Amino acid sequence: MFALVDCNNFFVSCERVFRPDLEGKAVVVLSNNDGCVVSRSNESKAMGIKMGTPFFKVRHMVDEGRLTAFSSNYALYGDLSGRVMSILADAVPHIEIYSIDEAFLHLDGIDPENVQEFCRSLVARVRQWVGIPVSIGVAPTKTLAKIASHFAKTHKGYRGVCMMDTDAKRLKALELTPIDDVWGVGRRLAPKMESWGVRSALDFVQRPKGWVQSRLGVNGLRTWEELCGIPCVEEENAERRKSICTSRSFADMIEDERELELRVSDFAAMCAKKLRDEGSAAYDVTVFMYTNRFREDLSQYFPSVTIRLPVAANSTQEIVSTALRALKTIYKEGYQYKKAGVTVSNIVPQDELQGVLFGYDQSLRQKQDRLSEVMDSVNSGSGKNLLRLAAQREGHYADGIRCERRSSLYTTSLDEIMKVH
DNA sequence: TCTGGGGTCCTAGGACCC
DNA sequence: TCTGGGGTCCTAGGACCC
Repeated sequence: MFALVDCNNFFVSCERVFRPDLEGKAVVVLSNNDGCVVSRSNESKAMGIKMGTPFFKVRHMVDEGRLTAFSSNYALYGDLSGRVMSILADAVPHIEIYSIDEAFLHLDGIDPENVQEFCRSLVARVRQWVGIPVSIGVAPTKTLAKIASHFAKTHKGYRGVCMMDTDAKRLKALELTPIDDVWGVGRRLAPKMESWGVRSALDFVQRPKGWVQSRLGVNGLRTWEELCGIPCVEEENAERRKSICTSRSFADMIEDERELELRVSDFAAMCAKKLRDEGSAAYDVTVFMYTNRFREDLSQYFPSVTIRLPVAANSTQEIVSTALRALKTIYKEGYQYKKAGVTVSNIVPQDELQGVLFGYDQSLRQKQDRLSEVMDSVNSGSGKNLLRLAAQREGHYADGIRCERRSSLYTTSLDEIMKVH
């Protein structure tokens, strides 16, 4: 059996840990730039606020005092997530951390008679030790555990834990679950399902295997088998990410090439830092830009280009200079850019590069690596982003990003640094 | 005025090989 | 009239997730 532990309304719950006065009130957390709603309390859901709603459409509720809105505070959420996950990890033989607010627990070795009680105690422990409310769904497959946790979350009677441990419960749950609530059925598939007369998860599992395979391929088949109780969603090998991306929307649109160069070099520097942090290096550097797709009155342009390096790199200088070369090839005047980003991919372990360097200017390489190391060590102390390349912006990439409603960095030492500033 | 960021996997089609 | 067959690898685009 798998247990899916899911933090309820995670970002909102994080804010409430330090603002208990907001318990029972309508609260939302906004995306970067205070752009749109990405987390909602039950009260704000009940007010009809949908996931992804642009903030300007609900701002009047804030002005009227009916709603509290926070800018996102990822340092806080990441920290609290780590605390929740470490409690869970200590309790079971194996845990798969699936996202910032979700984890699958493997329950091997836990007496089946006691699973429900065990999960209830986990819910209580996380609530008491971290202050975050969680729901747990227990089922024979991950897709079913997702469904069970949804029941645990939406029906008070479960007291935080929903067990799907018999076939009768499974079928009942499938009957009550709309097909588009199923993990793996997204916004494209949902209308197709509808057109085939598949409304509930039960409708879906009642279709023959061949029918599913021919229409939906291996992905659909996997979902179908999981819903039938046959586990087939494997653990992702999370040891080394396959791509690393740093991108942001801008508070205002940018047309000037020099200004874009500053932003893109910051994104590239962030990517290089993330690579070094996990001991990786990348062969491919991609730069992309978007104009504002909501401005139908302006001409649109969504360019992207990838440069492959002869040898995988992770130094700030090489990733930044490559990204700037890439930018030069796609930048066109006369467009108002709203977003840009850098992705590094084709990632390999840093230490596999020895020997590949044959024929390369190894001393230049070594100098760059040494400089990146020094930058890391200076920048990791209190002088965040103190050392940077001349191509990078003065200040920090977060400058020029709106976050007017950010809560304090309650749990991280950066709080002190910010005060000094 | 104002619309997020970061990932993964699958598939179809083209290039290339013998 | 008539123009092979089979395989691999790579890439772009699409779909999904949180």
